[in-house]
Amino acid sequence: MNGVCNVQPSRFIRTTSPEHKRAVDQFWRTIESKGHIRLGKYKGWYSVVDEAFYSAHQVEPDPGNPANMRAVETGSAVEEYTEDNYMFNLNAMKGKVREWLLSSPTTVYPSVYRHQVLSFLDDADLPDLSVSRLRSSLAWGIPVPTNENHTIYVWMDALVNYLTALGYPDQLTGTLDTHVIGKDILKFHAVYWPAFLLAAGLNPPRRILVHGHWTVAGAKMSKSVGNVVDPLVEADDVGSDLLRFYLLKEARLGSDADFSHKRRDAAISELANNFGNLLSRSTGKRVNPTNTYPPLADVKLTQREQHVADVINNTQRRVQELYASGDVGLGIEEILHCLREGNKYFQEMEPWKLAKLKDDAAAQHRRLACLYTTYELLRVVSLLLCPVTPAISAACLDKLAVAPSNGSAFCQSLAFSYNKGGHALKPGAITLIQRR
RNA sequence: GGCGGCGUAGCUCAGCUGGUCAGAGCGGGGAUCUCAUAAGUCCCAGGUCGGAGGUUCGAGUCCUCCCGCCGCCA
Repeated sequence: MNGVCNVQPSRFIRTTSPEHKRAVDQFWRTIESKGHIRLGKYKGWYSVVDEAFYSAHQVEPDPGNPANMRAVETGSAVEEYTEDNYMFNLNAMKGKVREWLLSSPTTVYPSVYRHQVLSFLDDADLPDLSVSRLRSSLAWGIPVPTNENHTIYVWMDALVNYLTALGYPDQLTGTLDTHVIGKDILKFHAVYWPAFLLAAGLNPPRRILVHGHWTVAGAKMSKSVGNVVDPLVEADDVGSDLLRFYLLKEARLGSDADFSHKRRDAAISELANNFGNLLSRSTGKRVNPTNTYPPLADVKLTQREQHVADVINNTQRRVQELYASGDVGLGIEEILHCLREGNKYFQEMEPWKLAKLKDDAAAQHRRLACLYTTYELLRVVSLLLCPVTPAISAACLDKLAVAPSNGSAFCQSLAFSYNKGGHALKPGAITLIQRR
C-alpha cells in the first residue's frame, strides 16, 4: 500500500520488534511503580453464542426473564464474567489531561473532537481502564513485566509505538508532535494516551489531528455490503498522484466525505484543465518559439503582473498555513484558485497574438512578461502540490527546468520571482495530466 | 435520556466578534478567443440562508421553542 501510493515512512515499527518490547516493558514498569496501575477485577458480560464480551451498558435484563441478562445488540443471553486484570486509574489523571487539552486551542483538532473529549472528561467518575488480559486467554502480546500470568492489552502496547519511534526508554530524540488519526480511535489517543504519558511523567503530543471516514453513497464501507473501495485498485486505475489528489481535495476534517468515481474524475479533470493545460498552452511552440524561461532582467512587470504576483504570494502563504493546520483540502482549493487566476491572466494577455507581432518590441516584451509570470505561477503551484502530487510536481518542474530547493530555501523559493529565469525549457510537448 | 454539531443556489460547501453576507467551486444553460489536453475566458442561480417567535435602528450571523439529520456520552 505504501509502495503503491508513494508513501515512505521514515520509520516503521512492528510491535514484535525488540526495541518496541523494551519500550513497552519500561513504560509499564514506570507507570506501575508510580502507582497508577494495580491488579484488580475486571467485571463484564460474556455471550457464549456471540463469542463476545460486553460491558455493563451493553447488556439489559431479558424482558422474558428479568433475572437473566442479555446483550442489547444481539439479544443473546450473557453471563457475568470476572477476571483478574491490571487496572489503570483514569480518574487520577483526569485533571492533568484536561489541563493539557486546554493548554492550546488545537491540542485536539478540529474543535468538534476537542469538544467530545472535553465532555467525556466532564463525567464525574471515569471508570478504571483494564490494561491487561490473562496470559491464558491472550498469549501473543507482550507480557506484563512484573507478572508473567498477564499480557499487556494490545492498544496500550500499540500506543507506546510513538515512544519507541523516539528511542524510548533511552534519551528521546524528539518530542511527540502530531498524531494523525481517524475519528474512531479518538478516545484512545486524546484521553487514554495522554493519561498514560502524564502518568509516566512524559509530555503528551503537541497535537492530535482527527479526520473523518470515507463513505460510499452515504453509507459506511463494509465487506458484507460489498461497497468497499480498494485503494490499490484505485491507484492502479488513476495513478497514486491523482488518487492522493482526489482524496486530499475532498476530505474535510470534522466530517466524512463521500467517495464516487464521478467526483474523482471531475476532480482529476479540473486539475488537468487548470494545471496541466496551463503548462501545455504556455510552453507551446507558437507562444514560446525559443523554448526559454525568459530572464527576469529582460522582463518589464506591469501592474497586471504585479497582481498575479500578489495572488501567488498570498496563495503560498495561505497554503502553508492550511497545510500546517491539517486542512489540506482547503489548501488545495487555494491552489486551484491561483491556477484559475493564472489562466485568466494568460487569456487576457493573449501571448499567441503578441507572438505574431515579430517586429513590435513592446509586444514581445509583454509576451515575455506573460511567459515569465505564468511560469513562476506554475513553478510555485508545483512546489505547493509536492506533498499531494509529487510525481506530477516533479514532471512540471522538470519541464520548466527548475530544481526544487531543499531545507530552509524551500520556503523562500515559494515567492514570486525567486527564480530569475534565463534558461532553456526542457524540449518537447508535454501532457502533464491525462484528463478523464 | 444528557451534551456537541449540522440543516445556505441541482451538488459539495465558505460565511470570525450582527449592518457590501446573500457567496465560491463543480454541474447545467448561453456567448467567445483559438495559444493549449475541445482545454481557456466571459455572462446566467433571483436561493423564504430548515420552521416559528424574540432582542436590535438592523440577524444566515445573538436568544427561545419546534422540525429534520448526525456525532459523542449514558
